Amino acid sequence: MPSSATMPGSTRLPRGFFTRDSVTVARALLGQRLVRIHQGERLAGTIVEVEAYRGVDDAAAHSHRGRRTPRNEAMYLLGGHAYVYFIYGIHHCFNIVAGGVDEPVAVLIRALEPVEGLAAMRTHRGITSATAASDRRLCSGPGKLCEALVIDREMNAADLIAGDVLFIEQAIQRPLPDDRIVAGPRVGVDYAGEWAEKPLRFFVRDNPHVSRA
DNA sequence: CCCGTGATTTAT
DNA sequence: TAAATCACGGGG
Repeated sequence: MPSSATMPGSTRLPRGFFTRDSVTVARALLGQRLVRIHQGERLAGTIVEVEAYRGVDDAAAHSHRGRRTPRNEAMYLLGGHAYVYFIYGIHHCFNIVAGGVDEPVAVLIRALEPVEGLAAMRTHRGITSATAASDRRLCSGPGKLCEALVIDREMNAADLIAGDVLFIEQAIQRPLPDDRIVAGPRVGVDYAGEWAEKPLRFFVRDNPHVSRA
């Protein structure tokens, strides 16, 4: 009999999915389902927007030039772990580590299309209305989705393959075709010189749940 | 457009 | 020990 963490017919993405380069993992994550088990309930959404961070060469990455501090230590774990940090005094950001051990690359999850547990998500976000328009804003940003799914620093370094509270389920069998993915510059990294302009942000074309068009 | 917010990092 | 910085979001 299935536990609350496992739906009939669902498959969790395996380790090998994540131990690839961060751009490949980022694109392959679009269309897959992020699941958070909170107080026995499934809070889940389809991943519709991501950003790849490319490690020591990437001026926008926390691991730029091999920086390794208590905050970003989780980036150095094996692919398939969580890297969660606190930013701007208010928000959390959830990343999925890619690559191998000591290869500090990651994918920032920027937006979800909510599919399960919407009532709880609205409560967590302090949103009372349940219109299509307001549900579009439920998880349309890295800080918003962390608030909706109750992802905070307790989740930092969590193993998304072995853990029971946070994981990725396979919702589609193959990566979305290129013509359904839009690539562009990453958000909020203007300080990173030429790296700020590289097309390392990816989102599902015409999906209304992305953080911005 | 502007600005709160506080942990983390970096500079003295 | 102090200052600067910041993978954001909400309100004009």
